[in-house]
Amino acid sequence: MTDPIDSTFARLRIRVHFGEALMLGPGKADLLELIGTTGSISAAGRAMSMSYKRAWSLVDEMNHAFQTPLVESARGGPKGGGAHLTDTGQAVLDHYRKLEDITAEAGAARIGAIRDLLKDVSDGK
Amino acid sequence: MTDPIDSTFARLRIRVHFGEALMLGPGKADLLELIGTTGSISAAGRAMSMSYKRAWSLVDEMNHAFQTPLVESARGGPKGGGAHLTDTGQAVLDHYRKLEDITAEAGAARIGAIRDLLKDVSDGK
DNA sequence: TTGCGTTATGTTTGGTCAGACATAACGTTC
DNA sequence: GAACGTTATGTCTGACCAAACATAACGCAA
Repeated sequence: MTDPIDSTFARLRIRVHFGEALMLGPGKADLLELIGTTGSISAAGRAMSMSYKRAWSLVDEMNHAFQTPLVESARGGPKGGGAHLTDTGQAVLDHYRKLEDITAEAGAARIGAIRDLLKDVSDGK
Repeated sequence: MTDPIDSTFARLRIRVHFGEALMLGPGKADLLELIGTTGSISAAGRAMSMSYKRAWSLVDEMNHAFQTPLVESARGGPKGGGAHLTDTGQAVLDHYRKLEDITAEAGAARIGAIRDLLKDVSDGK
């Protein structure tokens, strides 16, 4: 809403394809992060308005693609269960976030160059 | 080209969101490139097994988003018509390809770090 | 031992987006 | 002026993927 025109306007989204094994993008990264903060797959899913089923399937996909699971989960218990990031999970998330930062910085000039060729969007509003 | 082993395995795909105005990704870039080489929207579409309708709509979207059209087209004529990249179109394509190179290089280490955590897929070969 | 909120998994329904199909206009060449 | 291959545009259909719905297991707390 109250964003300045430039900074949030051009946004680079990245997705890494590891052959057929896995593709890692913003969705899985956000999910991992939310599982870390909420301690629950379902809570993470709700936070990004994603169905539990889909959230779980993404977690399952990631867990099977890596040597070590990224998310450990437990059923039952006082709060019914829960999930948390493993060290590997945290490492993958950190790497991905850094990757976002690095690529955004490296590409800023080229993105700006393309942006300058676009129609001016800030005039009407 | 003469990339080390992992480069073909882990592939970084980028997509730039310019607010609501436009998003520019591999599909549109490839389409631009093929229009440049084939001189035809329909031929470019066929080359990437994309329907003419879709190819045209992507071109139309890009043409409207930029100050200057990226693709100029003509109907009729000896070969029925055709299309070609404008200077702006070539510039945008060049910027995008460079962006791909720059981000891939900048992110190589982090991508490699994630890749190393994946299950070993290269054992078969 | 009942209740709770979660993980875990199958089945069905539905909305959306892309492709298929149809048609027209166009302008040079023969 | 007939033919051709392309641009340009509308409509319709279908396949796919995600959400919705349903159900079970689990383990601690009270």
